[in-house]
Amino acid sequence: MEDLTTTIEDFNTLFIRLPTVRQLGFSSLSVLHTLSRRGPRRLTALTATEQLTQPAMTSLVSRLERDGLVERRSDPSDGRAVLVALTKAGAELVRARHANRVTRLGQLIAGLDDDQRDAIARSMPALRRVIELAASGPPNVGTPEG
Amino acid sequence: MEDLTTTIEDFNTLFIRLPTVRQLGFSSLSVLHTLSRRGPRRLTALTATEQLTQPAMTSLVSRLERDGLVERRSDPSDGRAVLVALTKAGAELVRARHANRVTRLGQLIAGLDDDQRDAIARSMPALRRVIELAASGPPNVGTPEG
DNA sequence: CGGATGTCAGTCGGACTGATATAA
DNA sequence: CTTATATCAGTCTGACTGACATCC
Repeated sequence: MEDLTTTIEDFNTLFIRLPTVRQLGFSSLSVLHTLSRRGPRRLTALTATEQLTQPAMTSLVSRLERDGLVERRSDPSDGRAVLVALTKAGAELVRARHANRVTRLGQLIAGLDDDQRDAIARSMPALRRVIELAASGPPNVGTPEG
Repeated sequence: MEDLTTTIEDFNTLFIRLPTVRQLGFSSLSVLHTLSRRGPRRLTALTATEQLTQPAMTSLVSRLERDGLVERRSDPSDGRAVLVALTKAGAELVRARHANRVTRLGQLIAGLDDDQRDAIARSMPALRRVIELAASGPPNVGTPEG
């Protein structure tokens, strides 16, 4: 576990900085990513997954709304609630960052030999299983760095 | 590459939030991690790897110094330079976060079957190779999230 | 009414730009 | 003199706590 954790730490360090565009803050990107992966969410729900306070989330969403990346919708089933949803521009931003990662990662993996590429490909199902386990486990999951 | 990138994004999202202790900011943790992995560094060198401005790095290091996590040493070979080094407390903090990840990751991986664990283990050399390739490639490497 | 949801007001840490002292 | 290294001064974004309006 020791070496494995260290290797993953280092890989993480690398991966997180792959995208070149970096005008938005960490939390904003995280919120956009969450909305992209899970669909419209209440402000309170975002507060929980992003580990931010309610007032902080209010102002973060206001900023994203001002920039045209998300929109506030009223929840028909609950007059108190606000549903936050990605706009087209917001979805496009998330997509662009993802595409950027695909390209950069592809370039790096192109430098591996066949066995190494194969080893990485074969580990993906196990990785997905780990993600599942974490999601159904402790309430610690959020979605940073869109 | 598509699915692979998505899976790694999701795993990253999970991994980054594994440690429970979270009193320091992103940049501070990143600097501590860099110092831990690469030893004492000039303020300028840190500025480059962490993608922060010089004044920002000055104040960040001052904060870490105030908290007893790093110390400033003068560089005998260059009167202008300052060498930033981890204190015992700083090294201990990095070690604690690492240990925390080892534990949490171990718990998750314990939920896999033997084949899945094996697949992850076998991908580690390839991952290390990717890290090497990135380090010797474009000047994009930093060290976030200690 | 009591609990949940979201916002407002005020404060503060931590980033940036621009200017500055000192040593190579 | 010019360049590199670090810091100082002033500003601004984005986080927090505490108070509050609104709806279930």
